[in-house]
Amino acid sequence: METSWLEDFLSLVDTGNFSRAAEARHSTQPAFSRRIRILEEWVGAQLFIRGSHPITLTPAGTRFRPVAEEVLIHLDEGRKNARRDAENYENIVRFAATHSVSLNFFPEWLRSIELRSHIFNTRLDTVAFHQCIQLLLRGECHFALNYTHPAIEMNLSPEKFTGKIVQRDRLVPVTLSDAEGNPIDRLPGTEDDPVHLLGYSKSSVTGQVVEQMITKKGNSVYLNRVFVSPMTAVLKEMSSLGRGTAWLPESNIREELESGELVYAGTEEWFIPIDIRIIRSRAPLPPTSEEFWTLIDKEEDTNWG
Amino acid sequence: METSWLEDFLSLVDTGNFSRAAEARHSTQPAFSRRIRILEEWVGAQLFIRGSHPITLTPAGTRFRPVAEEVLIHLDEGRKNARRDAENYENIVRFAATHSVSLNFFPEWLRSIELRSHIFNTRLDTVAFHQCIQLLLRGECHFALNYTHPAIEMNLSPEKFTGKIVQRDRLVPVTLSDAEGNPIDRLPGTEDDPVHLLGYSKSSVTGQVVEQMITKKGNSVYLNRVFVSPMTAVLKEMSSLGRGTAWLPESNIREELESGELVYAGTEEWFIPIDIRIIRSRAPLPPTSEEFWTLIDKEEDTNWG
DNA sequence: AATTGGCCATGCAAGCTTCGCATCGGACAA
DNA sequence: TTGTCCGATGCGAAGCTTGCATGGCCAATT
Repeated sequence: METSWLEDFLSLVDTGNFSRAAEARHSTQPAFSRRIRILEEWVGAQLFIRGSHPITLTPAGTRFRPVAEEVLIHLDEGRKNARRDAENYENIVRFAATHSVSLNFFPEWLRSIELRSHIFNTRLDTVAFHQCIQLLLRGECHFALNYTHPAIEMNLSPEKFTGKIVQRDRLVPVTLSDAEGNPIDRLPGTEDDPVHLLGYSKSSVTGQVVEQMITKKGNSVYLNRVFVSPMTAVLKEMSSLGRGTAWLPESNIREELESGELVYAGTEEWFIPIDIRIIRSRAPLPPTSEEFWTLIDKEEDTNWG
Repeated sequence: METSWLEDFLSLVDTGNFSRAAEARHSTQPAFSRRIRILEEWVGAQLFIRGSHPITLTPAGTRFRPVAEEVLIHLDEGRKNARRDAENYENIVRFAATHSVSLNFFPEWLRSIELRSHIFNTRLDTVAFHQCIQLLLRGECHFALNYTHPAIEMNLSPEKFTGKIVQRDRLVPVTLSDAEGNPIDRLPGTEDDPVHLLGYSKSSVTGQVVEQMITKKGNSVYLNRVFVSPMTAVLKEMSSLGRGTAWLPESNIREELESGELVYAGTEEWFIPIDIRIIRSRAPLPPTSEEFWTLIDKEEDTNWG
């Protein structure tokens, strides 16, 4: 059943005349006549009494008329609503980021961008690193924000994806200080007094780079792995409670370092340069997301991987 | 917009898989895929996220889904109702008859037919003679019941219409009797004491045949036309009140003649043979009406005109 | 009574659409 | 890496719809 037949039907009801109705529907009378006939066959009942002038509805036609009207209106409204939803959906800039980035970086970063442009409708999915990449691959987010490090392979082909560094940072080992302001742990630790490590899960980027650093140091470092979490905030809290040493983003603990609440547990040789990178597909995104991209495109490092 | 696209849409929502949905819809995957695409273009929004398995709805698709369901259901119900109405309508045997026939003949006649068959759903339009013919010509009634007379031309082509006599009758001139039981009028009347004629309108069959009878008698009949009506019942009432003489269907005044309430105002030479005839189009009627026709087809005079 | 004009149905050829088949490219699993 | 599943697309064929021309019917007019 073609909805244009319903419009034909209503047009014929209004005009009471095949020729006029055909004209109103921008068709010829024979074609119009045939479409009415086909509609009647589809309904399974004669809808018009053809003998009379003007043409009138049969009881079946009278019954069918409001149905035709309602169906057309309902369809049109449904279509409009669907379009509106799609438009709204397209206007949302969708991000995926890990917990650390979501908490420590994203809010301030977004605000700084909006300050020099305008407010965006955004959505942030906070998930594990690999899920960020999955969402990106599936097009379910427009931008992924993650800590990256040259040693970390993301398996994203450079032909299809690109990215920029939006923040340079360092993971620094910190711990609580004792009464004299000395760290309770000091890298690399000793056999008798190993460093109490508050470590990241290995699935996270930070976890991998920290692990790589430790591996690089080989046997010259003494660790006691007392706690593991994927979340920076948890490790920071544990560290603040004196439970051990954690590699935390420097930008995230500036206050605690200044106030002396936390102190470095090692010298710069133990610092790990790490960046926050925004990644996108090279395929076109919705206009709003592309606009967002141009705003960050100007100023940041565009090197890849 | 083709409603089958909505069914395609819902099928794809259910299966989450183009190939399965295509199979369920008795189509091939490429054709099905194209139809979904066309529906999306018509709606003006992407309805499915194709990357995922199983395929999922976009916000627009989620919004559109109930609309598709409701429209299909509504259309189907409307169609069923229209069919039912048409069927009911077709089951009604539609008659058109003049006032006289409607009052004096139809009820008893219908009952006698139903007694040897079953009850019919009937509709009787009581209108003037020419309107009966019009309704018949336009197919707005199945059967016309009218007084007929060889002198009356109906302008119905015998190739398209046929009929039967269902009652033989006579128009007889009757009037009130005086105290001695003699008619107060006596045809042909005299110049000094003309018959008080209660006449039919000339548009009716009875009016025409009575007029023809009077014309045939020429100057040998003396009349005073005191009243005119198209309705037998009115003329009968006027006659019973002693207002004059009316030609009434004999079958209709049997009781009054027996009781002496009315008496003949003339001898048999003034009687006019007249029949009640049922007329139908030769074109097929709805089954119920054809059944009705076969019930009266068996026994009556089939001569035409 | 013949004619004219309005109206709807129908035959026919042309153009357009849709279909099915074959195939491609991508994603995922063994 | 290979095999498999999935959806998209190119292409020729079949089917459908359209517009034109025409026919039949009816009603109003001359």
